Parts: sequence; structure tokens; C-alpha cells
Amino acid sequence: MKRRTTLQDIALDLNLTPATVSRALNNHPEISEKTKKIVEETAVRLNYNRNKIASSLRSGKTYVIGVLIPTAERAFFGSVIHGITNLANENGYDVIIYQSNEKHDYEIKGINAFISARVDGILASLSKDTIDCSHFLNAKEHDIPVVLFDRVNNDLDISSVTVNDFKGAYLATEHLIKQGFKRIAHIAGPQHIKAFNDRLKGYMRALQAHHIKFDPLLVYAGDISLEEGKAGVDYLLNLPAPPDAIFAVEDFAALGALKELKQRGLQIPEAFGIIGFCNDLFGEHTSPALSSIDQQTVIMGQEAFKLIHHIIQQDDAANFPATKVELEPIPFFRKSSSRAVV
Amino acid sequence: MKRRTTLQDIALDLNLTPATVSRALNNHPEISEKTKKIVEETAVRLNYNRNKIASSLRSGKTYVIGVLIPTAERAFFGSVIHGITNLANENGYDVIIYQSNEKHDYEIKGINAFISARVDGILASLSKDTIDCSHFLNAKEHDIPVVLFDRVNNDLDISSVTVNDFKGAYLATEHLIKQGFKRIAHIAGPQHIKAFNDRLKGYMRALQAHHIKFDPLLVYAGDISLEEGKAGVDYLLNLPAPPDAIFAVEDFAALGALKELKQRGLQIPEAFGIIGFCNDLFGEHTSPALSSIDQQTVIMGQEAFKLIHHIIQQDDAANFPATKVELEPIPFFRKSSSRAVV
DNA sequence: CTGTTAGCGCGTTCAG
DNA sequence: CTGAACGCGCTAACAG
Repeated sequence: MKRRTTLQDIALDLNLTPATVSRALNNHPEISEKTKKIVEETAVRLNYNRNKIASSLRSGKTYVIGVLIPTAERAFFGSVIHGITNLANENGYDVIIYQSNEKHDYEIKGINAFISARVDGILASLSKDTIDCSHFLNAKEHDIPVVLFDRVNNDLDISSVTVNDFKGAYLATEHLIKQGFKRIAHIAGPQHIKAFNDRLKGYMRALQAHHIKFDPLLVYAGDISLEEGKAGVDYLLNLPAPPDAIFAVEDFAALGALKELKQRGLQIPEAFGIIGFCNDLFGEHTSPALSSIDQQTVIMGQEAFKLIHHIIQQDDAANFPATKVELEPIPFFRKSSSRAVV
Repeated sequence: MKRRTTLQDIALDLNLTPATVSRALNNHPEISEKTKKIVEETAVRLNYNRNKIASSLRSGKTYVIGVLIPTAERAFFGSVIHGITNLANENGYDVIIYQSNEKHDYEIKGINAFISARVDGILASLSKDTIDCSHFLNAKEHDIPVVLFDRVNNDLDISSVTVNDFKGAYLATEHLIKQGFKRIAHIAGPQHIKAFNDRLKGYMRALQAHHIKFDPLLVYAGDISLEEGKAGVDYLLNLPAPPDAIFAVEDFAALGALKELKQRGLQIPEAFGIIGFCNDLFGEHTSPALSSIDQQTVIMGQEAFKLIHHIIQQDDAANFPATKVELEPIPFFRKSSSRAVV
């Protein structure tokens, strides 16, 4: 097939005009049922498929959402994409993916690619590298609304969908306290990322609420990786007064800590408690099973799409007042932190 | 900003024509360096960003690749997407994602969405539900080349990128034999999927090569899920002559089997060996660590993009002769199958 | 209910 | 080296 069939072809075949055929296929109310029927039949017969490009150029709407994530390799983002994409497709939107690979430069390139593609909206989760966020303002200038998810930035007046990180951290820490752990440490993430900062704050507040003095020595400035989890344990166990439990900022860090603790022969959870954050898939299958705080990833994706979809439908969508959606963190207390229960 | 700046705006600003500006920005050889420079400066000054939609409509090329996967929730596909997307973006292509959710109907919808979006090429992994593949021929009729990866179909004369599943299965089974296991079972996947069928064949061939009689009772017709792994163990251990090792078609099935075996108090690997396929991320962290066969997922994604990119550049790309790329399976023998080693 | 006209923004002729 | 003119395929506005 050399030339793809167009509205023109259908119109000629039926002695109609392209405009009428267009309206018929778009189920326009002012077209007779009879015409619609015959047009649809002919479209199928000629294997017609609407040229979305031409349609977008004319109408100014692409029905495309750009999704910018740090990396598709992390289960967390795969899961969010799953939520976004399914809902988007159901609503007639295509989803284009761009990865920042945790680099600020790539993030800018991604946003520019989205602007160039004239996406109707952008969903993004910031890279660890990102401090300056002016590229998102550039999207706004190009009239494209943005919704951030998970890794957000509060300086910007941009809509967002997050889990309540503060509360999640509070619940995790409180759980360790209630399980009888006495000196609870925290392996923290980069503090310029709001989510990670909130988790530190939640940890501190839980200690305070239970009249435990906060000891800054018990906070290890780590990152979301296996290695930093191990390094965190190494640091903490060498303290004059080492902890007997750890709340880690994220599951990979928690896993690293778990492995390191096991290797050092510490009994978990009898001698040492550990809980992570994210409820990554593997947590259920480690031994002992890793406690964690679930972030409702699929729902986060769905909510992000719902929000951007809502915003798109406003006039002057890019300047729609910032809306913050916050999801409940769901604790999964498994064996790694549970002395009482199994 | 109400109206986005166009070539026209730049042209007016510089007393040039849109044609010249277009050529300057596309680095056309017949444009003077001086003009190029001033045009580029003005483009930046006016915050110009090329309208890819208009460009695509005119040129007939979208620089978009459509990627169809069963679900982004599986680490395997997340990893492949990672490979595809990074390479695609580096080469100036956008990637649009569609999930079949393992349903034939959604797969068709996805292909139609891709045709409508006039993607330059399609990368796809078949849903478990898919037997009839005529929708891929439809893509061909619309002049869009297709490359399948991992879950392919040999009936169709379509290019593909896969791992050598036969060899991987052979290596896995042989490893169990060499570790001294005597009755080796197989938890199989749906046999209409070529990859899973090849794994069964590889398993059988390895037995044959080592003069072990194939016993059909030792093949459990399962699926790639935790539940089917457990069910497989349940079936196999109730046989009159139960096995002492399992090669599972995939890691989740292997994990299910592992859990069920542990729950029944069997010592792994001393009393029972187990190995999976896929080398999913969690395998390294179970206890005992799960042996598996790595499919080189990121490289698979990269190779898939390279292949489609190559094909796109041919004339009559859609009818380019089918090319099959096969990657080497890489064994990761961990504790779950290794009596000798730790 | 349907036809006519026009134009979205770009790239590609063909001239000069 | 640059300008003028056209058209990719579709839809919106205005007629009738």
C-alpha cells in the first residue's frame, strides 16, 4: 500500500465532501444516521485510519501526555507508568515517555521534546540532580500544564500528586517504638528532595511524640541505594552508642541495611529492627520479609492522569491554580520489624 | 503566552522568509553561516520551539516509535523500555507506550493507535492472549515496520529480538544435572508462546544429552506467576515418584515454588534444587538466592531499537526481509541450585 | 443536514 | 545563497 487512504478518498467514493466524512466519523450531531453508517462502512472497507497528525495540527490538540521519569528500570516508576498509561489510553490519550536518568540536562531535553511534540500536558517526577526548575516554567510559557508526582518541588507553584511522606515516616517510626526498639536510627536520602526531607521530619516528630530525644548522630546522610544502606549500617554500628533499629528512607537502602546486618550476624527482628519505604515488590520476598510503607503507586499514576486531564479541560490550563493531591501511606509491617507478630 | 512563536515570527523579525529560517534551523548547506547564526540567536530569543506536528505532517516522518508491551508493572518490561527509550531519545525519536494488559483486544487497539499516530516503527511483545496476529499485518499494510521482542510469533514473517531461550533452558537444566540432582521437573508456561515452548525443548534436550529419560509427568503446565509456581510444587510433590529439582519457566514461578518448598520444610539446595528464568531483580535477594538465566533486558531493548531504526531507513521498510537477532542467555547460578558452591 | 472555503506550521519544490 | 508558492490531511466557520 503506497498511499494511505484519506478522508478525500472516502468522500470521492461516496460523492460527499471531506468535511462531511470528517463529521460523520467524529459522530457530529448534525449528521444523519444514514450517512454516518455508510461512511463508517466505507472507512472500514478502505481500511481508513485517521491521520492524528493532521488532526492535531488543525485542532491544536494532540491528545498526548508526556511522562518524564528518572528511570523506567525502577519498579516504582514502572508501576506509576502502568497506572498513567492505562487510564490515559482509556481516555483516548497517547503517552510518551522520557527518562531523565537522574540528570538535570536530560530532564530539560525531555521537556523540550514534549514542547516540540505539543503534548497537551506533562506529568513529571524530578531527577535527583534537579534543583533549578525553570524548564517547567518554560512548559508553562508554552501553555502546557504540568503535574508533578512523587518527587516534587515546593518552591514551584505546580500541581502535584504525592503520598503523605511525613505521615508514612511517622507511622514507620512509631511502629518501631511500639515494638520496643529503644534507639532508632534513620538512613536519610538527599534532603533537597521534598519527599525525603518530609520522611526525616516524620521520623523526628514520631520520636518527639513519644518523648524520645532526637540524636542527630543517628541520622545517616545516605541515598536510595543498596550501597548506601550498607554504608549506613557500617556508620551506625560504629557509633559509641549504636542503634537497635533503622527506619530507612527507601526500600533499596533498607535492603542494603538488612543484608549488612545479617552478614554481621545480628538477629532480625529480635536484636535489630528495620523498616523501609516504598513497598517495592521484592520486600515481601526477602528473609526476613521487609516491613515498608506502601506509596500506592498505581493509584498515584491514575490520580496524576486524572488531575492533568482535569486541568487540560480548563481554559488557560497552564495557569490553573496549583492543586495538591495527597495519598495515604499504607504500612506493611512484616517480620523485619515485628517482634510480637510473625 | 497565547500564540506560540513560529518560523514566520522569526522571519518577520529578521526580514527573511520562513523558508530561509526553516533551512537555517535545519542546518541546510546552502545557507550562509552568518544567517544561520542570527537565526539561531533569534530563535532562542523568541523562545522558539519547532512544531513537530506540522513538521511531521509535511515530511511524512514523525520520529516516533510505538512500543507495545503486556504491562509496565513487570520489571522485565520496565528494563526493556529503559533500553529502548534512552537509545531512541539519543537518536531524536520519541517513544509512545501502550499496554496490552495481556489482552488481544487491547493489543489491537494499541496497534491502531500507533497507526493513527503515524509512528515510524513499532516494537512489540505479544500478550499471552494473542494467537491471531493479523493486526501486525495491518501495520505493515499501513507501511509501518514491526519488530517483535521476547514474546514473538514464528508464524509471522516479522523481524525479532529474543534471547536464545532454548540454550538458556538447556544450560539451566544441565546445571541441575551437574549438581547431582536426579529427577528434574519443569514448571512450564503457555506453550503457544514460542519462548516458553523453546524453554521446554531446551529442558528436554539437556535431559537427552545426559541420557536421562524424559518423563512427561514431570512437566507441570503452569504459567508465569507465583501462584502457578506453588501449584506446580503441590502437583509435583504428590507424584508417586516426586522430583528433587525444578527448572521453572520464569522467576515468579520459581519464587512461588521456592516459597512452597520452604514452607514444606525442604532444605534448599541440599534436598531440592531450583532455578528460574529471567533473572528478575528480586532473585538476588531471596533466601536462598534464586538461580536464574539472565535475558539481557536492557540490551534487548537497545537491540530492538537499533533494528527498527535500521529498517526504518530502508525504502519500503515495511517489507524489509525479516531479521532475527538472538542474544546469549547468561546463567546466574546462585545458592538455590548450587550444592557445591555457596 | 451538507457543501465551500480556508488555514494550522512546516518543508520542499522551482526560480532567481 | 534566498524568496515565492504550494500542499501534507484534517477540521472549524460560515453558508445554504
